Amino acid sequence: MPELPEVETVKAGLAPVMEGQVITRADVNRPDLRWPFPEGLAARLTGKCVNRLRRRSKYILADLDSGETLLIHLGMSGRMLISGQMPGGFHFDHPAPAKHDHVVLHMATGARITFNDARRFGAMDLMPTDQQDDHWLIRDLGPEPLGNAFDETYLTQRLKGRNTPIKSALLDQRIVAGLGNIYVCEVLFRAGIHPRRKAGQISAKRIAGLVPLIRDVLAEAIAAGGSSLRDYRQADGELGYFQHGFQVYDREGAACVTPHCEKKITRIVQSGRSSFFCPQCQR
DNA sequence: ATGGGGGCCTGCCGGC
DNA sequence: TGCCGGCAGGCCCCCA
Repeated sequence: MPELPEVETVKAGLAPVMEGQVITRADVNRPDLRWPFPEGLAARLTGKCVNRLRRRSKYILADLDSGETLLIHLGMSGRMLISGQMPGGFHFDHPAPAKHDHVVLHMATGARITFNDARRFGAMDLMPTDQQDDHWLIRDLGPEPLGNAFDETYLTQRLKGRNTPIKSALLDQRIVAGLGNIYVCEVLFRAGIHPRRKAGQISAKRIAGLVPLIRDVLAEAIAAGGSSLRDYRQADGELGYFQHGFQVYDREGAACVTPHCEKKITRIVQSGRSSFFCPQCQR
């Protein structure tokens, strides 16, 4: 599920339930997800107020009034399920304790946030808020694609001379942070660039053209997710979404959406991951 | 340094 | 119906 737009949507859904609220209890049901949880995770969350929720790349960051920041990563299958009493007075019955409910945060308001992650590729960690840029998962991330630091000059510079396929380059979080397989496929379709094309071999003009396309695709996806946030349940990241708008992703064998293009969407495997593209429109 | 592949886990889906 | 292989939106690590 989670690339940048999904994480942004989840963060937006969590904000009204968590921001400014105290965590009265944390149930930590196993010692680890992808990596061991930090020492004393439950105790370090208990009684702390969540000052602010933020997003960096695909990470959700919760600044606590203890001076620590909780880092949450959803991995491939992680979901944040909200239940219990909502600030607005709504109430969602607690779903039956489900398999893979690894961490439950109980808020003073009566709301509960459950981190559920079947594949356990997700992560949680704690770090001093004032040293978050040094955290090993954050440290090497490239610029936010929707931020000012990500522009034509930057991307051209970073891709110059690179022998790697453009698909791999855009998935490289050190170059730009937050894109995943789906949105890279969509971006390359809009840009008319073949996913196997070597990054350093693409003209500066076409590279520059990628920047606004990346922004557009992400912004549209966020808008689609955000607009679906009619209630808090959708903070679990399951509903809404851009998926109806995919032009190539998961459309192998389907007709290319380009008017008058007769080709079908093709799937290839690059670095063990599926790339979907139109062999006619993308060169 | 750079690029490619393996591995981590579980669940689901399609084919037989 | 059951079994099996293939596949999944991420990320780190190792090797050439």
